[in-house]
Amino acid sequence: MPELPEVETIRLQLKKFLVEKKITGIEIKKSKSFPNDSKLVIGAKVIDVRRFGKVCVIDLDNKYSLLVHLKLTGQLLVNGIIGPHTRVIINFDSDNLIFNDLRIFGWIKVVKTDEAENSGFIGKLGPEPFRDLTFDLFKQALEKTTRPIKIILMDQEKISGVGNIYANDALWLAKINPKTPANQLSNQLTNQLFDAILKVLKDGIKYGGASDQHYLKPDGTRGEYQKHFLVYGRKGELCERSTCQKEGAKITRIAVGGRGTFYCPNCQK
DNA sequence: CCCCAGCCCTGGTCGC
DNA sequence: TGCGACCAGGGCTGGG
Repeated sequence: MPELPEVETIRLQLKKFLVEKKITGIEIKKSKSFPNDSKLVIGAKVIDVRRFGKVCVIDLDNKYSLLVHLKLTGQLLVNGIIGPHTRVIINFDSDNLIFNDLRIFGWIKVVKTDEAENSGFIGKLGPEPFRDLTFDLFKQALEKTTRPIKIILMDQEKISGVGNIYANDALWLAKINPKTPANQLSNQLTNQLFDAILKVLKDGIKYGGASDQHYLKPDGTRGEYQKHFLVYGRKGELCERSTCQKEGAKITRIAVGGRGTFYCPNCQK
């Protein structure tokens, strides 16, 4: 599922492939995937590609932008192959951009560029890691609530861009139990968690995202972060910490807030 | 305001 | 072999 590292990887490739390219036509196969009037952007040229949390913003030279949210199963492929899950095809002079989305949760919306940052939930997003998330802001987000820390990490209004994969891995790295009430974390653990979030997101970007299930980069290649998962998706495997290995401690899967949660009960107390 | 349950979707998996 | 039930989950909505 595309989270900050995946969407950032997509952004960098789209910027390379699409800037200066002109939209010549849009074919909408599912209106739910592209609910606005495509005429608003036909003939416009791409000038920039930005990212807010998990949303990709493609800015055009006619004061409009395309917002893309891939949700769980969305893919943006440059010159990809049209398949059974292709929902939208954006044609450029000599290339096309294919939006595949098996579960039809994702969308592409047309907004005015100067309203993009405030449109819909982008305006409600919390501080962005690597941009404006500071330790003090992070601490403030945690101290107001007794909800489980994992829920808070994934709450886009608290911190933007962190989803299930990176929340699980960050909590393991910081040795924190996912169910710990957010306001009960000590200053030291809060510090460890802050560093851990930045570390796993950075690794995610370094490996081009996690191609665990559907995610592909726009050039059609797979990311590599799934080969470096710390706990995510590793139910039943031995925890990587040497002390846990000696004791045979295994990664467990539980539900927190209804979401699949992976952790080591031995080192994440 | 805060929080939670239910909803949207479809392919894969499991039990009978 | 086939069929139905169930599950995955980001963000939205409605209710307490």
